[in-house]
Amino acid sequence: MVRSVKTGSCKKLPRSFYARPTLTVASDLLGKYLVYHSPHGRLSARLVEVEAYIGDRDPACHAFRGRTERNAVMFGSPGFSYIYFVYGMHYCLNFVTEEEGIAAAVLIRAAEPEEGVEIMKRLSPRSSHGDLLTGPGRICRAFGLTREQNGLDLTGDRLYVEDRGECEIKIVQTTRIGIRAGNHLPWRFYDSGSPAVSKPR
DNA sequence: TGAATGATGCGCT
DNA sequence: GCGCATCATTCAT
Repeated sequence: MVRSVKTGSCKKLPRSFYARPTLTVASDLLGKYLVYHSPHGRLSARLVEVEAYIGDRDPACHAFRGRTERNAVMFGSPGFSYIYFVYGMHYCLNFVTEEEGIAAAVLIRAAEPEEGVEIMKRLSPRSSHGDLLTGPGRICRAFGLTREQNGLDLTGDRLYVEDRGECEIKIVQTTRIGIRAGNHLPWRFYDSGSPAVSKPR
């Protein structure tokens, strides 16, 4: 009998993964690996902190007040990237969830660098080694993600999430960070074993 | 056409 | 811990 090896279980998450309730997708993303084939080389990181934003129920969601040119991607098919610009200097990476027509997404807040660490350091020279991917803005900078990568298909070959098999993590659910409206909703999930999660503001 | 605002990070104190 | 940098997007004149 042949046993498959752990490393053989690297598989790209299919669109059906994203086409589920946003809170489920958010918590399931923890411990998975974000992979980006950047122009500089292959980058990857283990996801340890995410937040859910759900259009019709959530005043903090960009799509709460209806569809605009900027947030259009969130209303489309699940399994696409939604990247937007904030505060005049930062980009944030989201994954679109739920079926087409329902505006919702998961914000990627923190991760632990895996492959391509030297490239990440080069792209964000001001970050110390341990803080390369701690914060939504830092992730985009270290990965070289800008609005040009908005609307990428996460089932394509450039940007996607990998399941690398079993891993034991302790998931904690709390309220979200850095927003005013809807800040009582416990829609933030993180891996309590990771030093990379955001500290209380 | 203009002004307010924000899902942040950084440097300075 | 506080305040600023900095600009796309949005909504109101």
